[in-house]
Amino acid sequence: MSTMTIGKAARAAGVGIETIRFYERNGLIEQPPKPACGGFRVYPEDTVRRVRFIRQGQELGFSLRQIAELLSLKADPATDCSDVRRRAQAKLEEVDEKLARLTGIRAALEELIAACPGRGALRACSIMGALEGAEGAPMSPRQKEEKTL
Amino acid sequence: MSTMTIGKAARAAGVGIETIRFYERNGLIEQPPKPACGGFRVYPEDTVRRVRFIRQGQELGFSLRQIAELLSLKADPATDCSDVRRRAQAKLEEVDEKLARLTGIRAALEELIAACPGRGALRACSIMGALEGAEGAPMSPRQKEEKTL
DNA sequence: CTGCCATACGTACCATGATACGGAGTCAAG
DNA sequence: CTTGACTCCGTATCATGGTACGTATGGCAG
Repeated sequence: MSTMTIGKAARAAGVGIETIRFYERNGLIEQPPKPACGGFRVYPEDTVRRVRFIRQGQELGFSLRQIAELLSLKADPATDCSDVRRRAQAKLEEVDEKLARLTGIRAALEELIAACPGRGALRACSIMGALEGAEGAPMSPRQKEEKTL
Repeated sequence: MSTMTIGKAARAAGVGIETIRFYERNGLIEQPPKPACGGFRVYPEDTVRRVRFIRQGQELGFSLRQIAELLSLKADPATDCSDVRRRAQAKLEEVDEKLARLTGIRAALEELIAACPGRGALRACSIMGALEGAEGAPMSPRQKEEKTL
């Protein structure tokens, strides 16, 4: 078992070196101390586990910030399972909202495509027409929420 | 119906002034020439229509870059309705892909939540177990952590 | 004429999740 | 001892869609 330098840790976790460093900079993983007598930092197995935790969380749609919260919950002996469950449930609701919005978009697109003649002059195109005219709710300057997930 | 300055155009289109300028910088709308004898730029009605076009496109999930393409199609007399339709169809497929991914995430979250006892010690939490990376094996024996993030 | 608000413009900054680069130091094999 | 691979560190860049700030000037009401 050779000493685990950053490159090996990265390969073990299936990410790039820069990704490890990025997580360190952002407090998601701890940077091991630099050996007193100069040399390379040695990464514990835990780092690899932690990185995998992060990637798993991303797979479930958690942002890095939310994953950081989960990680600090994990580190806190007072954390109850219900804390984690609450977060998963909140995320589920978030996902449901996104699904609803996307479904709406899908329906609108499908409707437009169905109505479009599919050939001929642009002025007859119902898709362009929809983009031109239909004034929806004015959508105040500050209203946002999309995020590709 | 006085001269339309940027602020009025922005209000008419339902966006902020900075948003108009942002669209100008990015070539989505054209910046009107500055009056010869000093003064404020005057925005034509078309700017307002164009901004609304952009917002409608965003509502349908098009990125600004894609909307810019739609706008230049619109400006090109050789554009056929089928060009537009093809893009809408591609976007529909994109939306379907996102829906599929989100649906998968949803299912995974729901499954985790169902399996989670909902209270008790963290080490028994199946959600944390899943994040740990034990993809087939929930419930990893034990792990110890401290370190406050 | 004097405020005051609006405009013009350039630049910097926000969040998100990385990726890339350059120069110096370190380590291990040959 | 040299070479090549790897590490360290700071900084810059990417894409996305804006928001904010500072300074100078324009235009209009009082």
